Amino acid sequence: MRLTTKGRYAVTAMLDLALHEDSAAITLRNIAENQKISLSYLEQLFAKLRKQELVKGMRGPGGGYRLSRSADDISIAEIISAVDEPMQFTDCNGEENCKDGERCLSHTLWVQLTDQLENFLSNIYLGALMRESETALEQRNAANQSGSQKVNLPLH
Amino acid sequence: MRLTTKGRYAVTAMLDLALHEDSAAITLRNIAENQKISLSYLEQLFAKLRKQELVKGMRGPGGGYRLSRSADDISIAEIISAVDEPMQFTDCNGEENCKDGERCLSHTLWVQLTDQLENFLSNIYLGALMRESETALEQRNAANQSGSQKVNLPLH
DNA sequence: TAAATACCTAGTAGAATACTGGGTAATTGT
DNA sequence: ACAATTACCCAGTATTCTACTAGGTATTTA
Repeated sequence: MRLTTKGRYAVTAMLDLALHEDSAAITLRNIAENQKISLSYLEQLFAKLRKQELVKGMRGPGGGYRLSRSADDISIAEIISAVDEPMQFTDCNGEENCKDGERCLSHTLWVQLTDQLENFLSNIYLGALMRESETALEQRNAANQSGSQKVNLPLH
Repeated sequence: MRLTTKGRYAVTAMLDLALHEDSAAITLRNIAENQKISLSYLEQLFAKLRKQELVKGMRGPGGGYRLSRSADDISIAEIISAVDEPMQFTDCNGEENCKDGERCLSHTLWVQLTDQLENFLSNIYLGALMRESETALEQRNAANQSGSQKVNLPLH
């Protein structure tokens, strides 16, 4: 699991589609203008989204892109992992430096952590994100004033 | 908030320090060998961690690095944002393409999402991560079999 | 004084990001 | 049938970021 601006482009574009779920298809030209990003680059991102069957395209005038599933059935994690390659991991198992197991341990901890992150993002769906939006701004201000609550690790 | 291999190096290195919180200081040379990463690159990462006062270095023989606070008081989010630059955001406020507010909205939604991610990682501490490690592997296997529970958005 | 460490700076190879500039294929309206 | 509009495709490239190389200086210990 990785998170770069590439993932942001993809998620923001998907949100754009989700916001028009009932109306007409959205052209990449529109999204490109909105996000101020090159059309051809967007096409490349959408090729990956298409390959993962997250969107479907329709050609010709009036064509464009639609979500291939309901926004309630597409998670943020799916979108991000469709366009961002997973992180490289130089595995240490069976190497000479792993004397006391420390390195293996801290690597294991990292894997745990990203599992949790992945789980977190796998349970946030485009649809839910949209529906929360109306009251979002006021809520955010309130949250910033009251401080954030502590989230426990769900490991035991 | 961004998440690249750079952040992984930093978190894994910090975990290495945390695992030795009571014993001697850890040299960068050690960490570099463990993680199979160049010493000088690690130094550059640690320059940033030092600037954020997450670690403190001690020179001379027997020197090395220590956490500057308790592992229970250092969050993963702090570490990652110390080394990874924040994502670039081309703000759309007051531009001509923002006709119907859609773009602003999907950008706003993205900001919300990353706020949540940031909040999530801000509440996972090095110390907690370490302490969970003993039973982690068995627990993970169990969790994968039983499936993951749905996490609700904490917005209302 | 010598060794070991942190700490600093400039440059660079390679990878990833993001773009340019061409195409072709399918669909629609005239 | 034809022109316009879109998706879809591909090769190349500029730019940025990652990770490294190769030097150095400052501080501390024995």
